[in-house]
Amino acid sequence: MDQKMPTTTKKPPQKRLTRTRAALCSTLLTLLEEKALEQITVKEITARADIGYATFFRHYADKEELLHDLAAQEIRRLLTMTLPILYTEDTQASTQALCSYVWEHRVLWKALLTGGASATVKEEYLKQALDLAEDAPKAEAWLPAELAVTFAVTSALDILTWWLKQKKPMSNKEIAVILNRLAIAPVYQPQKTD
Amino acid sequence: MDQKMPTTTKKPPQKRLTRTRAALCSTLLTLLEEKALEQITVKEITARADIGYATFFRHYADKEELLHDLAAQEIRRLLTMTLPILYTEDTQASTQALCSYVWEHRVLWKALLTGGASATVKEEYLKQALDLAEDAPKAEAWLPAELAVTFAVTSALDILTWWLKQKKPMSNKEIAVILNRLAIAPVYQPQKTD
DNA sequence: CGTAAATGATATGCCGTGTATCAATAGTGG
DNA sequence: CCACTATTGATACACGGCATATCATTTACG
Repeated sequence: MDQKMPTTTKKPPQKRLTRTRAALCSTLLTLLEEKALEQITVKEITARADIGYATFFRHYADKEELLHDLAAQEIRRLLTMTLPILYTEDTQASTQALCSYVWEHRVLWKALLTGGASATVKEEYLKQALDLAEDAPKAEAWLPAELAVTFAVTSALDILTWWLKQKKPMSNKEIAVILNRLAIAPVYQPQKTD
Repeated sequence: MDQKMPTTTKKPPQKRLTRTRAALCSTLLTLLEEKALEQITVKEITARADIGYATFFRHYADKEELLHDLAAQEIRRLLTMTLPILYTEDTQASTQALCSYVWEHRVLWKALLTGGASATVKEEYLKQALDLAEDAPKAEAWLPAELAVTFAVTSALDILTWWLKQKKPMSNKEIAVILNRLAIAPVYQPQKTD
């Protein structure tokens, strides 16, 4: 039962492993600012990251897995921050917080949303959002709950995408007002024009 | 100077050429219902279409070109029909017409929007829409014109996508009301809640 | 029928993927 | 500082899809 510990306790060092993975993620992020994932070769990634070609596959089965690893955690982080929108009545404040966060991490999110991974990122984002919002309290009678989430999430992402694409982006306060008015309030705030 | 007409006027028959192209388009459409474009091989397309492999490249440079040829005309058609939204004040009627048209061609548009080409189709759709809407009269002061179009188009497409994905879709009248209320009216109709 | 366009079939070179192997390096524990 | 092992680098390899070229065959039109 303890064939794994002949004499000394062997603990796998994880320093280098982590460093290589970080390098791969970082490099992919850079490349995604230029072109789509399909046009990026593993050879290209490893070359820029100064890492052996074969080493790539010791960490990830393919490009897609690397992208997923890179995006999933960032999505989860942003989504967790967006979650309060479902439970508060002051959606404007939550939306403002969302835009501030995106603006602070605009390099990352510009790459994720406007780059070659946008389709995958948006798809994964919606998927996670639908999971989290499954037991949300708010829903309007005239609007199926699932469609409400789908609309709010995809619209919000599209507005953010447009925002980050601009050469001279407006302030995060300005975009937050628009985002809340177009994508959030119509779904998650009682309408006075019924 | 007239080497092109030795004796008899040679007019290229186009029957077979058109037929082959139609077969390729149709086959691609079928395959797109199952999987993404990247996972579809030219070999697969030509095999199902009962067409020689090399023949494919006599018509299209690659898969992407075939998809573009297939999607562009359909997009133009639907977009032309959507255009009145920009000029009428009764957006509900135009939206209703849009949903009716999509419902009539739901097989085609389900493949285009929910299948493996969705990203390309949506991107192309937005591109064409931005061109057409460039000299549109309507714009709200608080909302940049380009963002208005981007939001309306992408939101509408996302709502339509959700609609077509449902196993038991609601009627086109129902979805038209929602679509107009969420994506069109907030942008192209005077807001009474200002 | 005869002619030219269009196709089918096949061979070929190229490139990216993913695996396997083995020598070299780096980090850990003693 | 010395082992010892995880991790890496480099290379070779098989596999498959892409795209082109070639030539015989078929189709369509006059």
